[in-house]
Amino acid sequence: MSEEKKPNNFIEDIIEDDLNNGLSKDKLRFRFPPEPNGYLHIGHASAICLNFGLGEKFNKPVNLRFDDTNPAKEEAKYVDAIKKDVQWLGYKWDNLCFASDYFQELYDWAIHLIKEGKAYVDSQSSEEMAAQKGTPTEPGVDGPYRDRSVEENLALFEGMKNGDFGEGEHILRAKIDMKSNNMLMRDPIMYRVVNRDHHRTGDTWKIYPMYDWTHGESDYLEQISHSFCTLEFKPHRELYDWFLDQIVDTDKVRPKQREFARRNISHTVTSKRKLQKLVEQNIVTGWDDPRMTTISGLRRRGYTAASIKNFADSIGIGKRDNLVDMNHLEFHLRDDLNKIADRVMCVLDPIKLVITNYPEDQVEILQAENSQEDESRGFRKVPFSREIYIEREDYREEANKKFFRLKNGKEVRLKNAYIIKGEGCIKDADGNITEIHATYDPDSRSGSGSEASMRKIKGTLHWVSAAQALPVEVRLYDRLFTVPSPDTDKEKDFMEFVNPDSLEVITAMAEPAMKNLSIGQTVQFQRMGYFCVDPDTTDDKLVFNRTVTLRDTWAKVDA
RNA sequence: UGUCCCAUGGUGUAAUGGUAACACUCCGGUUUUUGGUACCGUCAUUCAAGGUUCGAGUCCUUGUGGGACAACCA
Repeated sequence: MSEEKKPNNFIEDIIEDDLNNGLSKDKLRFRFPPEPNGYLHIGHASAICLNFGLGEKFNKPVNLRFDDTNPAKEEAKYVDAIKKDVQWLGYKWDNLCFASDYFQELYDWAIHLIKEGKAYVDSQSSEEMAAQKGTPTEPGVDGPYRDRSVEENLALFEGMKNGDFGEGEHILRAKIDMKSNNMLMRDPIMYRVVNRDHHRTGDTWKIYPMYDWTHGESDYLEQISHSFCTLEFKPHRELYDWFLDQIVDTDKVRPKQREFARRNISHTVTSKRKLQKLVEQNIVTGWDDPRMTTISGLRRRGYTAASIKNFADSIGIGKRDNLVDMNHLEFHLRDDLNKIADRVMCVLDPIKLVITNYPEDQVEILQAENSQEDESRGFRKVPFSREIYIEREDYREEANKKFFRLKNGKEVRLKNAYIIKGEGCIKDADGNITEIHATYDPDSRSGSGSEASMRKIKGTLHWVSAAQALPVEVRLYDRLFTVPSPDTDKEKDFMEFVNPDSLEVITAMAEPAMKNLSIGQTVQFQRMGYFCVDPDTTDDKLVFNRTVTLRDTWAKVDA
């Protein structure tokens, strides 16, 4: 066995460089820092796999930290949902942390900055401050409160903390450089007054720290060695470092922020705000609608954690803009499901087929394997009789030789059963086929070992015995958007690209053994795709989600 | 009329100055009681122009194209 070494990505290069430059390996520590203001999506999954993957690669701890500094948007239910999603992906965090745990420390450090003359209370309106801030191409100017005395700043900040002021009256700003090329360095806001209860600290605090003031200091408090975030935070790095400079102790690990490109997946949106709009406008039934690319939606759809991890791993990590084709994700999904899903028969678009030379009241119990490749997965019993259902599209009165399925005068094999020959069909007044007639070769039973059963027949169909068929609801999903990149159009809003046919609900005919499936279980409907049992299932009705179709080369030939 | 980031097949990544590699997709083929799976094969001289070098996808310069930055959001 040759030990094929997977090449490093640039993130791993950064870490190994640091290790080579004197960072002790036992100081390595990472974190995944979501804001609990919504559900995690496939984009977060990439970040989770990156950070926790690093933890696994270097065998070092990873914290799950909630960046909960804005009580106006955050809720405890999101904390629970995020924890569930991370666990479902198969990762274990070292410490469960909250930025809100550091409010006191952050406050004390802010006092320190005020005393150093590096922070001040500004009492202007946000409009006035915005006007002074300049633009990316024009420098800002100093505001009138910039040179308040330390005593006055201390008193005002204390008042803010005590709830003496309303929202918007005063804020605390870092005193850096209003002329900096970097807008974020133009005296960024550190604290604002928010009169809202926090999901963890209740009404203890009237002031809340901003992201920039919180993030690096939280990394430092947790002694995170490497703090990875997406590219749009690149301009924040200078501020991250400036804030760290104010408080860092040289004996401790100084966290390093580095940025990677977020992953964009075709035919979907990966933005909490946009996903929320789909929920609000009832385009989908909720955050866990199987069409949603939230982790909870993918889970309900039947995606496996392994498929998501393998996907994240295979697309790697980079710094350039990207649009990863959904095919990549579906490849890894099929790859995993192919290994773990038992095979069954279910007819999605049933039409009755009568085997005219089969005894009227006879029912045979046939054996069907659960896996073509792996006999150890066992067998199940499938009833066979004179009247069965097959897929409507599997029969044509006449067809060219590329059509391997049932046609008049030609033979096909019924999976795990007999070889039949098309004899004709019955049509209604409009010419629609209502019933197909066929004859069977009694010596051709699958597994009988007879010469007839061994015959090479090009086509094999799945089927279900009509009398024993189990009607089930099947939800067929298609892409949520009709274009690969719905949210990059300059003129049109992404909502204009919503696919109106992303859901089709049908009643299908399943083999009776399927009534024993449990919620969440995935099976392969042979020749049709992978399907999982939805939680909407009741004692009376089984509900399936189509997780993904099989690859279908016939669809291309036929088109 | 600023600062910063990015540029390798249709897609995503690799090549760490020395033969452009891997996966997906597409197309073609072999096997198959799933038109599935598995297996095999075809598909790029690296945005452009200069420069450094024995040698450049990689380093330098200048273009070109794309992106980020002006929330009391994260």
